[in-house]
Amino acid sequence: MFKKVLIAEDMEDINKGVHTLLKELGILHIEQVQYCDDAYLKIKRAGLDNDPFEMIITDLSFKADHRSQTYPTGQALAEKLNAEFPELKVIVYSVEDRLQAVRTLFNQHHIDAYVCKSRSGLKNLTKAITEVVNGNTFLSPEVSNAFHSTNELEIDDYDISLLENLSKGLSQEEISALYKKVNISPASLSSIEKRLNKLRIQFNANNAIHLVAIVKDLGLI
Amino acid sequence: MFKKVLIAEDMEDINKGVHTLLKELGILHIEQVQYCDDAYLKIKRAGLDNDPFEMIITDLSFKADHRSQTYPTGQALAEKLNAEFPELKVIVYSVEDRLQAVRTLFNQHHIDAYVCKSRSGLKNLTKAITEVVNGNTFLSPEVSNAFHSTNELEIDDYDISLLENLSKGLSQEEISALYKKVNISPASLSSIEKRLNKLRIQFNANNAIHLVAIVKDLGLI
DNA sequence: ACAGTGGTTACGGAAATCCGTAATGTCTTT
DNA sequence: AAAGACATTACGGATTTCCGTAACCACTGT
Repeated sequence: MFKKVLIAEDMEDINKGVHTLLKELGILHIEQVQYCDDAYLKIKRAGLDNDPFEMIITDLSFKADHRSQTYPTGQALAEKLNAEFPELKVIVYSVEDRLQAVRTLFNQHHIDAYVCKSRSGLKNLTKAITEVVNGNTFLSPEVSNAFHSTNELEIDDYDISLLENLSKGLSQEEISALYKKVNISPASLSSIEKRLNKLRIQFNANNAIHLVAIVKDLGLI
Repeated sequence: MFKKVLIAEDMEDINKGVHTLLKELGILHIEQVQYCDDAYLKIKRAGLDNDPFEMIITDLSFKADHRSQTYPTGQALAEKLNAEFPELKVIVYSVEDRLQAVRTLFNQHHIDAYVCKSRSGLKNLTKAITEVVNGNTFLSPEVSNAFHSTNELEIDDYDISLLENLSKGLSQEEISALYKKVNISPASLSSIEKRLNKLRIQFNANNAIHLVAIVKDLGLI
């Protein structure tokens, strides 16, 4: 089990709940912060002191208040931590269940676990911690279909960009021209058509209108 | 002419351009901010000091940065200002040309003018100011059809049904066939096309995809 | 080196859309 | 009954999307 863990969570009650859980798991040194910026500073400091944190459990959304923050969200924090402290284990503990966000966190920012706050949130969090201790990753069942669900739902940023531009009213040809101008790689009309066709199949959409309606409902864009 | 005016605009160059224009119009006391929150604070302060601003010229979209904001957009700011300082004149100066947004600003938040940033943006802004000085309202020609066009903002159940079927992936021909079967009156493909065209114009949509995206955002479907 | 794989691009035809014009129908007004 | 206003429908052509096929290129591996 880990010895030194940090909790970043703005809601005091939840913060306290997680703290209790960690104590029950036998973690000796637990610190808590209510701002992402404070989390970063504490981790930085601990690194300089040669007594680094082994793991952080962080929320995604922190309500904004008077204090302006360099890292306003857990996502921003995760990105920074992955770049600067790649060995630090990161567990995200959030109500968010947007699959694309989860995918980005795993693929881009290499977090180790994603746990949804829900009825059985703490139970899943326990599972997540034991998995991460053993060097594995963990994904809450609520969002498990973000990856190994039925289909290989590989929706990357390019796809999102495509869908966003479509929903903004650009024709496929206009998107092609735009991508050529700003040097986004598959830029040909043909490639865009092909990619959209793939997305239509993945989302069971009859046509582009249907596709955009679906992904808007899913919150992907 | 007004004596004391505030400019809220995050792009420094534009901010400066508007400032110059106001000086040319003979406005003596001009202040500038790059965040909506600062605008609110300045207006609040001036009110408490019994030297209130007479007018604010504000953008709609402010790019987000590290500073967390209570009023992230000009829309949020306008709403607050209308509630707290109803006598303050508000001119919105934005690239946005979404008619529904303009309508909301006028009807809900009672702004005094809406000017589109465009080739002739500053010219229209001048007009807007003189109109507002005289107690009138002003609307950029680009969005003038938000109101005193036919102003047939009559979106009826038929329109909604059309948009819903579109978003469910039916082609216009399929919708036509469906309406013929269940005896919904304008059922011909031609009528459906015409109606959708009217909706596209009303919502400033480039195509059907764009239209569905817009009305989904508006919560119409 | 050579086949195999996967990603990008090109092309062409069918289908659907976009958009203007015009014909038909329906209802009201006089 | 005639005329006018307005909604519905019909039609034609330009554009766009949809979809299959295929060429081209980079990269991989026994």
